[in-house]
Amino acid sequence: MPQTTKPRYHHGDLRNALIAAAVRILKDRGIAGLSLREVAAAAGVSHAAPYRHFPDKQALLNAIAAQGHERLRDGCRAAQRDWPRDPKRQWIEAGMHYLRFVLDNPEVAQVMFGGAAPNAAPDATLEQAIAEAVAALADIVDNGKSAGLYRGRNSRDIVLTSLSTVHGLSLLIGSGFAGRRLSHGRARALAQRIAETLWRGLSD
Amino acid sequence: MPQTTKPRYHHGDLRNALIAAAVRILKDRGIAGLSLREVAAAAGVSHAAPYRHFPDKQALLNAIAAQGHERLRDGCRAAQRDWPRDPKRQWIEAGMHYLRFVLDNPEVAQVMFGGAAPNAAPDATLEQAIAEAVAALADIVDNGKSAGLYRGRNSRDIVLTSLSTVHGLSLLIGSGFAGRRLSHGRARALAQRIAETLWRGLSD
DNA sequence: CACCCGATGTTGAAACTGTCAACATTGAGC
DNA sequence: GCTCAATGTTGACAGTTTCAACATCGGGTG
Repeated sequence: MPQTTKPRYHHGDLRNALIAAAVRILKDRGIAGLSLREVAAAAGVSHAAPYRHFPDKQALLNAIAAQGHERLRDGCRAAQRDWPRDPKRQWIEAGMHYLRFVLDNPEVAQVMFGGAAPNAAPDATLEQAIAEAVAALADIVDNGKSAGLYRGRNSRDIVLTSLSTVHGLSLLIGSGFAGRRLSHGRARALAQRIAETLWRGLSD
Repeated sequence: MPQTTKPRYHHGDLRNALIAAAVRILKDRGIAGLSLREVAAAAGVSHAAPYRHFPDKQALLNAIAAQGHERLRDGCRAAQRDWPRDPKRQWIEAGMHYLRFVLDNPEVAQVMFGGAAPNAAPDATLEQAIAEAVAALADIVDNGKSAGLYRGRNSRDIVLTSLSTVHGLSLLIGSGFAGRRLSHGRARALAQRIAETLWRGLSD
């Protein structure tokens, strides 16, 4: 029986393989220990091969970040699909998905949020991914407004208020600020209580 | 007239000089462009001198982060001092200080929040600085509870809710997520509206 | 007062990293 | 069947963190 995968000179889907390898390394070596050379090795190619797919290391990190934002966007859309007649529940579940994602993928979250240098060169696909995630949340808020909730309040303010709170809570917990490592369950319970408090404030 | 400062073999206060130099470089080259060698050069010492004061590069970054948290703590204390009889105002102003700090020092904020790897080795003095900042906010909340505000709510929850919101809002704005660079003034106005909304939620 | 030793700073080097230029190999379309 | 653009490789350069071995100083001890 011949070998199952004979090594080809051209990988076939190296770009995605590199992203996947990078995420894998990220998860157990942390962002400080992530080198392009190791990523290349993990994907089974030579140390400079990544440069055929990414202009530099930051571009690979941006791709990872974009993928993360897509998942946040999908979380919003799923919440909208799963509770079609309950805008409050959509709002809650979207936030819960956000929290879960950050807690399950703290290193990816770090690349998504901490990684972005304040004056980093803009990356078109990353910015679009971010815009789509925000738009998905805005949709949920608009559902609520159509249903008569949040009365007398600017939609954009509602989006930013909601986003600030989940974002802050997730990062706080995810980076261990909120008192040495909450359990997953306690974090969710805390998030529920905070959500109810904020909801009351948003409901006039 | 002899030279004003003759070069001494021993610097005298190199540790603080290194921190100051690092912050200066951080502010115009960004975190990616911050190398220990350049910090050392900026402080006028040889490339390995920093290792007599910091076990590694991360330790220097931790020192910068700790300094940042001290300033957040001081902001809370100042708010408490400046409006001794108005716990709501203390709460608002502490948050505004937080926002201002992050907007004025985005690179330092990045070191404080984005920099901390999820499983980084714990640094005692950094952790204490964080704890003190959180405690200062907790004091303000306790003032409010003594005055009969926030009735029927867990103090810790109030702290975390407040902190989540400022933290999230500051990082969102500071990293340009909230729609391409709000002006300083608009950011403050937005923060005011969000604070009022959250306050309503917290006031039963 | 002289000395001496621990703290502080320097030099030099090892190992690793991002990035580029020059070259090799391939497969898809004419 | 050929060619050429896309993709991968090799080798090198400059810059990084970090360490070990050495140099220099200043404050406490005899």
